[in-house]
Amino acid sequence: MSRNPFLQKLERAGRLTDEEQTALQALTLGAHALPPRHDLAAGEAADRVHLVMSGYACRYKTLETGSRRIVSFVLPGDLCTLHDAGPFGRDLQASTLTRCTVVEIPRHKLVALIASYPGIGRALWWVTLRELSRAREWIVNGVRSADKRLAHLFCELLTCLQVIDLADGNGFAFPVSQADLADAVGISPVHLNRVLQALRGEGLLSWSNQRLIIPDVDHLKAFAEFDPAYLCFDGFEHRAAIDRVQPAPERRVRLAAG
Amino acid sequence: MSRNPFLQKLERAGRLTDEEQTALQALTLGAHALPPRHDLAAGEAADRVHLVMSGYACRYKTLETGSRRIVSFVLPGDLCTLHDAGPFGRDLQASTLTRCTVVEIPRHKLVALIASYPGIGRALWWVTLRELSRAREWIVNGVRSADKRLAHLFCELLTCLQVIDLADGNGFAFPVSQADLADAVGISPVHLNRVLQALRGEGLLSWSNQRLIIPDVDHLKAFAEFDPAYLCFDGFEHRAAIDRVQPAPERRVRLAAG
DNA sequence: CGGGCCCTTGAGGGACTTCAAGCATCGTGG
DNA sequence: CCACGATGCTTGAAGTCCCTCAAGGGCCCG
Repeated sequence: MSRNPFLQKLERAGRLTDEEQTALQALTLGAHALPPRHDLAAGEAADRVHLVMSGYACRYKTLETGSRRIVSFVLPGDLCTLHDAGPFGRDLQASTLTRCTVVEIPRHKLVALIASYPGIGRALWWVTLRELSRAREWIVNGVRSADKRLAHLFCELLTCLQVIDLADGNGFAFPVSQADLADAVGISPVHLNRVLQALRGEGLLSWSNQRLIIPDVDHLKAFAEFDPAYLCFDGFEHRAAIDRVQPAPERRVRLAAG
Repeated sequence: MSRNPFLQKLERAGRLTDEEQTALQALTLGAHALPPRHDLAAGEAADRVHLVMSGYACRYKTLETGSRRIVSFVLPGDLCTLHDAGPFGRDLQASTLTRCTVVEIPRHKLVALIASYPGIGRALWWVTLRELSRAREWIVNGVRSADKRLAHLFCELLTCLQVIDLADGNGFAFPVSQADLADAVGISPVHLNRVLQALRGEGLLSWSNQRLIIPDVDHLKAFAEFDPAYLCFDGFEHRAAIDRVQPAPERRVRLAAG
């Protein structure tokens, strides 16, 4: 694979020194494969953070009815059970959806890195903000009709996967079952199937051989009312923003003396 | 004698030194009143952060259909347009729902505090994590039936308001219109009204004179499938959690869900 | 060949929406 | 003082979206 997806994303979240990059790179060694439907046990292994290097995983919650709601996908380069374990997301679970390769990082290692390298802490904080923004977009998505909701989700996936070179201009590998996808969209598997066929019928997408293809991306984005602004991947603006939030570590800001 | 809600919440997010508390307290001066439906303009005033000291506000997004989806409430003590402005949430808007008192804090002031006091940065980061956790719970809530969804939202509000002493054991002031509430629940105003009547009919709550009363909180929580774990307000556990981020030998384990 | 797993299709029902109208409350101005 | 519009709550009725239940079929693997 081209570059390390973990580093690729973190670099988008803030400048990293060579030293920081080396330290992060060292974390990504020792990946092992996990089968589909394998639990990334949040409660059980709270001393370890999971870094997904390939494959699709998800965070989800199980309702009393037994049904499952996926609240976010975990893509290559994403950390899982960092804050999800611990105090936050005690109620959240996580598991693989497809075959994944995962690195289990001892929590204390990551904590040490955050403490030692300001750029790493800043970048991880940024990642958290991006997840918040994405979660809110999912809330908004919840009031759209099922077809737009599904289309929106595909647009989001396409954009996020392009950032880590796992999608080309109009498609990506997507070996996820319809049932799992339905849990992510928040509709029944039966209805997901029908919506899928409608979108296929409109020529908005095709999905076969575990590969999703979007013939006309702009068309689908327009249909889904998709604006990638909330993903904060685009361009240079994030640099200015980081500077605004946290000035460079060298310059220590003096508090207004009067 | 009620304390400053901003400090009250931040203290739950992490220990603050006296110096840090004093610095934060200084931020909260100069609140001015805003009428209902007043825009907390994110794009326009990106150089200022809004701190709501009283009243209800919200973050929302307007869809192409013209309908509005509220993605989170902004309660007293909450910051708004901190990350919402800037790169994240360019697409998000914010406005007051009721009459509010708001402090407009120059962004650079807050940035300076974060840079100078580690405890403040840590606490604000914690706040972000709590919002992420809450956003995900809203996603989950989206698949529940409308009556449970509404009940769940009231449970959340009750719990959050209790933390800042704005709710007693079973009720709180809630001068929000049904139309606004519908946008937060994600259903039509008409259906919200009917659901509300159903809940009233069941004796699960009453709502008059802009005051919401929940006669049997445990009953409503059970009905709504509400587990406050995701809010991370409860008790001492947050200390253990913070210690975990800064590693500590002893860990607390949550034994029973209430 | 049999048993999973997944996708597909049909049919009926329930949840929620939209449109539309009828009231109540309240501040404002005649 | 009452008329008045504005705003918000309530109710009815028709229709749509989506759900559940149920069954059939393709494919892989033992």
